[in-house]
Amino acid sequence: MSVVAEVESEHGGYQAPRRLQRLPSWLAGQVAKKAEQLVGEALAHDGVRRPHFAVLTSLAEQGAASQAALGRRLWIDRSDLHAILAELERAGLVARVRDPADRRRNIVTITPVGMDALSRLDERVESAQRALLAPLSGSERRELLRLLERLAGAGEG
Amino acid sequence: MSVVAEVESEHGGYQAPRRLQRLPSWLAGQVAKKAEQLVGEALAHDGVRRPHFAVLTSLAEQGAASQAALGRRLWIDRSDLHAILAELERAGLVARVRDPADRRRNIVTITPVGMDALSRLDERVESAQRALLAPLSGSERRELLRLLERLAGAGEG
DNA sequence: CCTATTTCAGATGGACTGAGATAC
DNA sequence: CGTATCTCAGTCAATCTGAAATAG
Repeated sequence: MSVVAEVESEHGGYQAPRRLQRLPSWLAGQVAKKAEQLVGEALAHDGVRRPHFAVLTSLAEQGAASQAALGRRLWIDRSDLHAILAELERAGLVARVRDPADRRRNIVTITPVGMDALSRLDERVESAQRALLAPLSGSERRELLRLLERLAGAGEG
Repeated sequence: MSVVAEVESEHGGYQAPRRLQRLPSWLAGQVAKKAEQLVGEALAHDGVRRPHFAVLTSLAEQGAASQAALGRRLWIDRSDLHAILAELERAGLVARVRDPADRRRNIVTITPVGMDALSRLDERVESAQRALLAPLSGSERRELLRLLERLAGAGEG
């Protein structure tokens, strides 16, 4: 049997190299992947994905908008947004009507049913955040949030 | 003209809803995306992508391994790893030889040329880390690293 | 016989591009 | 005429699945 394989079979856990594990970029990716999975599972219970949640959140907090404006607010591609809105509309969570003042535009609004769904989703997402941050104390969570906001906010208008 | 559009055109910057911007999962995703871009650009100067860098790092730090073992160390799919190694081998950065003790296996080693390339890549990646963490002080960087390690490490064997 | 490894071919969902139709 | 919006078709890299060939 091979020497290479033997060394590895002696301990069950396969570990990424320490050089990688200490890279901030790598760690950020790991945490983001974990977060994505937790939030994804939370939203999947109601049959939506993250872009759908982002759209509902934006409509509830920032008000109605045209599709193009929504896409710019959330950095969602016009083409992807089209598919997302079609799904949300089919489920009755948003409504699209031609803007009478500019008939190129669809004005997208969140429906009462959409508001109800959003409050359920909000709870699920909040619970996913708690699961993600479970290893940290309250003050550590606040500190992490502060640092991440600084990094995420840098380099933008 | 539409009321909806008019409000938005008054200020140039389109902003995601605050509810999203305060979600730890969302912030982690933003930071990870920024990190991915910075590291991706750094590696692209030498014509490699992140999985190639991970493979070279693992071989240098953890020694030679079969393809299957490499895949388990780095959580890279067997099929994707095959393509990555073919590219690295074509560039002369790694070598693959049949394990005489277990002829199902390819033992992958990093070549001297690969070691040279890795040290260049290491510098570029390190510079990308500095760019990512630029908004933070030294103690803040250490604190962020500590918190991310805690979150990334939780829930693993 | 059953399992492990490497390899290949193809499926799948996400991010993006180009272009047409309509409207300003 | 040029530009903006919505829509559709299709590309592209990344991720993953299934299965064949070989070896243990």
